[in-house]
Amino acid sequence: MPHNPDHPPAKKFKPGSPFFRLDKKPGMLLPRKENVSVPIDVQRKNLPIYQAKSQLINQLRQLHNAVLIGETGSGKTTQIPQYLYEAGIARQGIVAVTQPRRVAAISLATRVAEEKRTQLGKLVGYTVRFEDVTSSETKLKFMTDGMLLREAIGDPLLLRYTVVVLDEAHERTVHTDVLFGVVKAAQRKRREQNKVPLKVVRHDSKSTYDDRQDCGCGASVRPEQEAPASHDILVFMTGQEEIEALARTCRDIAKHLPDSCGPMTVIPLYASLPPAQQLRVFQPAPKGCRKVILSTNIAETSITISGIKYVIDTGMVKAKRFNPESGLEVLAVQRVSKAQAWQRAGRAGREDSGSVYRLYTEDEFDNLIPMTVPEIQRCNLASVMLQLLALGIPDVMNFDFMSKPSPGKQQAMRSAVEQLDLLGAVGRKGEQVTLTPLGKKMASFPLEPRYAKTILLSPDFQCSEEVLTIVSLLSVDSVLYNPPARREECLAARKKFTTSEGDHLTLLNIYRAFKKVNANKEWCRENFVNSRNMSMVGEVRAQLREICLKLSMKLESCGSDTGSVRRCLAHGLFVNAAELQPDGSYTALDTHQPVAIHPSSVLFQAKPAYVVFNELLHTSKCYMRDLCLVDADWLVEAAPEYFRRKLRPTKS
DNA sequence: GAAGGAGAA
Repeated sequence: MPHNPDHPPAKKFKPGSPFFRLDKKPGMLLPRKENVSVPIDVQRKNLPIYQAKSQLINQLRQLHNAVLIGETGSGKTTQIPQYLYEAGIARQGIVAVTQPRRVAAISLATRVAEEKRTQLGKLVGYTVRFEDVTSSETKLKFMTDGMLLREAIGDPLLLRYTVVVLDEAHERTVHTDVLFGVVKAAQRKRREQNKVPLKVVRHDSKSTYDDRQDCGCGASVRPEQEAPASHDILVFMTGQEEIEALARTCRDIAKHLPDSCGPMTVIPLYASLPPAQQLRVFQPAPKGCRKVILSTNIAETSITISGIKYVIDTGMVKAKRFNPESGLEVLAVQRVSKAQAWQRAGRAGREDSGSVYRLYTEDEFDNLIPMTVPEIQRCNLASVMLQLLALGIPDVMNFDFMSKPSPGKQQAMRSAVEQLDLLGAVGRKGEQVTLTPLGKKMASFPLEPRYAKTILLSPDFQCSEEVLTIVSLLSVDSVLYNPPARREECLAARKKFTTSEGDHLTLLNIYRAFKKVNANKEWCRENFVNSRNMSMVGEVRAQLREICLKLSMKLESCGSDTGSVRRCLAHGLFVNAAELQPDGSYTALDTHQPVAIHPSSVLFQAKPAYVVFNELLHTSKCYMRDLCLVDADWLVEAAPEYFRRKLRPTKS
């Protein structure tokens, strides 16, 4: 049992911390009052971090590395870069502040520029993909961690920067994890070469809820009946299907609520929802009406909704896992970590008091793993390894990753190198792994290695323009909407574009049609096409095309000769090939494991003899997603040695 | 025989 709530430990809330306990009722939180009418420099001085300013500056002057622990709202992300600048610590270069998300980088830069009373892009700027709002004057630069990683390929010593601040490091995204090693290596090399030193500041966030495990374990209360109607509820669930099902149930219930309850509106929230529907979560419910938001983990960090009084946490999350032996990524429902449970709890009562109801017992809570497994231990490392090699890291197998290399990770790294080897991106000199000229070209694309390879192969098949389009379509979020309520309509609309050649060419047809109507929004709505993601395809395509031109590739269109596109895909994706079996099932040629066609594929009801696919997804079955019909001969010509071992003798 | 957690370059 946690401490006796009647005698809370004395240490808990420092003055100025964003929350202090309102009373002894479990889970009650009260925030600092924000006053928008207060002038900006007074607001800055009111931040908790301000009291420590001179001490922080002194420390930062002396230290090469610093870890800063502060609570949400302490002002560390906006103030530290300014302190560094004001103290002249960053005089010889730029202060980079990295963020895992684009919106965060942009909004922080906007805020700091406001505080500095300068135009965004002058002293304070930001860089995210497709958007560079900086100039030669920029000294404080907010950027996505992925962007700094890209920059590091051209400048491994990060010589433009004197300080790198890695914010939200506790989220442990792949990019931040890799950046840690890269920045440390740059720091060391700069010291060795007597260059201007590089400071590294890592921001971490401190949970204010450490000692509150007594709050709300086991949901016995029905907030929807007992609380005032203005109190909104946020429910954390695992996925779209589950959310839509519960939304229907809730709406039914809402029709038959007793008068004492008042009406409620149910709003689903997940990433693949059209933007207009996502925005609904921010609209206040009509007066006297309760807002109930059913959300995936998107509301844990990416979307912050104000006015949430209650959080209901199912304790489950859908997340990727990686099996290094099969090289298979598995999307599976699993328990959240304690850190995640607290993060969810913290989404309630951001402006006022709030509570969390956990749909699991205190015992179950105690048995949760303390921290979420870092993403880098849950994904395919092929792309990461290629990047490290391109950065000129001498010994990639022993790269200084944030987490200690576990046996599992060693295996994951080996299988990643094997994949790169099959793609011709790496060679080996004894124990050392080296990048081939092809691998170097592949690394210059912001893409999964196999897609980069496919693009690089495309000139051989005179279909680069088509392959550029297809790869761009595959590297953004889905351009297709599939609203469950309008399934029939949706299928009918899509029929116009489907081809028995598979999903890649179906997508190409949709893109061509989209271009033909000049990106008409009405056309998008009628055809269940996500116009925002479709526009993104255009931007990605332009970026990839630019890289091709820099590599002096000859870019041609094959027009209606779609066979050459499929042949090119067969050559690029030959590792992901599957063969129809006499019993009508499919077997992956690489691992010989049984696989099935995903129901979202246009080939779902077809029985092609050979296909290549983009990815395997293990949910209820091991599904192939995004399939392309290919000839067995093409696979053999793509990798004769490889397929001599893999193909069934009777077929070839 | 029937389904896609969230990010990012």
